[in-house]
Amino acid sequence: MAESTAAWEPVPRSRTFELVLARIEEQILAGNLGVGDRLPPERELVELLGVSRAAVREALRVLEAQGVLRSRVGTGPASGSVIAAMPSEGLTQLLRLHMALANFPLADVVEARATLERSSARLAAGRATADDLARMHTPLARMDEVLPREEFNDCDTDFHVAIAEAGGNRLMADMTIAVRNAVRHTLLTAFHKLSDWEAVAARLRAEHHAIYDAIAARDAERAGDLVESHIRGFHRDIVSAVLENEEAGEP
Amino acid sequence: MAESTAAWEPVPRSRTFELVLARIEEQILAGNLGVGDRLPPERELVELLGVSRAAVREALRVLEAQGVLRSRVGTGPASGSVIAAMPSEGLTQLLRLHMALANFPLADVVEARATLERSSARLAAGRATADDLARMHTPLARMDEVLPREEFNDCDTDFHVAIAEAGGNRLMADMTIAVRNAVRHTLLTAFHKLSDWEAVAARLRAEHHAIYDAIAARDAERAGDLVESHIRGFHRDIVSAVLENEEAGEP
DNA sequence: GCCCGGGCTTTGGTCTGACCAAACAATTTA
DNA sequence: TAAATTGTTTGGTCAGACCAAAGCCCGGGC
Repeated sequence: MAESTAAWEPVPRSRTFELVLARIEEQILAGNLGVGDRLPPERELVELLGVSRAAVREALRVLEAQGVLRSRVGTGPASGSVIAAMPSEGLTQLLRLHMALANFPLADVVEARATLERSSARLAAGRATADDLARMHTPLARMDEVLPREEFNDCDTDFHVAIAEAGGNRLMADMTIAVRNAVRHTLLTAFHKLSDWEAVAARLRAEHHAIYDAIAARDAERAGDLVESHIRGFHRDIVSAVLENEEAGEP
Repeated sequence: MAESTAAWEPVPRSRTFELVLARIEEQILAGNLGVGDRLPPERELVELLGVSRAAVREALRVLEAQGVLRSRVGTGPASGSVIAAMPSEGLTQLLRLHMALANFPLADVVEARATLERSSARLAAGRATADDLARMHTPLARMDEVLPREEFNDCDTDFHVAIAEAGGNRLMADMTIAVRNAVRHTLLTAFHKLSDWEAVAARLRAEHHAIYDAIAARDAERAGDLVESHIRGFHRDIVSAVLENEEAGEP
């Protein structure tokens, strides 16, 4: 197995906050800490682990960024560091930056959206409750009105999110939400640059309604196909056309 | 639009480190900071932003956790805080914890894997280079030997990762890697509990070879179907059977 | 002139100890 | 009883110090 001698990164000796992080993760992985549970106060962790408060706080910041933790001052039941479950926030933030760093070309994101949302739509068609359908219908109805483009964009997002959540798969829903949020700004920019906005809006409305109908009719195949072509077609015909002359958006 | 009065979380007044984070993100989103660029030294950021070093460091920790930053001590060209691009590390870590928190039931993860990897396989079949195929074949060949289960599991991961990367879509590849890594421990546990390990290994080998052949033959449909049924079947027949009597794994 | 070694500088990593402010609880007061 | 006050807990912030790793630079020796 004599691999090339390169790529022998020196073992980065663990920093203190990483050790703290490891201890807390242990507790989570072992099941000793679940959603809703509270961590000991920072000052107490300092004693327990024998490190400085700064180290503890850096570890907590990381967990918070991952959507695993939520910190509040004060004394009440909602105070302190509480284990939470907000994966989509963390995911969204992470994807946003990496997309800005051009690690993820728009084409890749479109592909990912198409894949994830196609699957979500199929799941949704199979198991959406009346309640789920209502949640999908609300933004749909609002988009039928004349709206500012920003609001239209938000409703568009809400509609797709509702589908993902109706699928009943939190992981896929969260990834869908994160990816959709990550392109939110890009889409909004595209919306604002369109010359005949109303025509585009009309097309989107029609496609959304068709998707909704397919899901309501429990036609998984059709729902999946419609969503996929909706996403691909939209980006191909509209976004790329609008953005083709630019590199970076406005600063 | 008179929504219910609840859910009016008080705006959490931004904490200092969040402001620092925002400033750095601005630079990234505006394109002033790209991969490879260096941030000013911590002490300099302290002056520039007028905050304490602790606040700066907490912000940097967050970026580091997201795989956007890499910090090293010293003076050389690789020292300081450098913008990096390691999305899969951050994603993996994030998913790992949230899976442990049971936010993501195993069934959801399986569904996500099936969806993502099916799509990756189709992409790979369409564009895999000879080099990509070689990277897929290496772990495949190693799995044909008699290996410790842990190593077998690693090769299994490598094989699936190679497919994802051959697809040429970094976002989907990173999500695939993260999800696969997140279940690494679960799978390993299952492997160790199997009674007739060799039979299972044989089955996995055969399925892997079939997938490889389909991709090499550029048969996207077949590759996608095989991967999907490989993942679903494996979990249905093996993992769930092994884990059915348990709640939490060993601590 | 070239190489090598020791010291200097830069930079992140860590700790200490202090004070602030929010949120709530307990107590006193009208 | 109800309102106002005080106190306690807890995270948020800061200042300042010291450590250790990694290069860089300069001088001495070959």
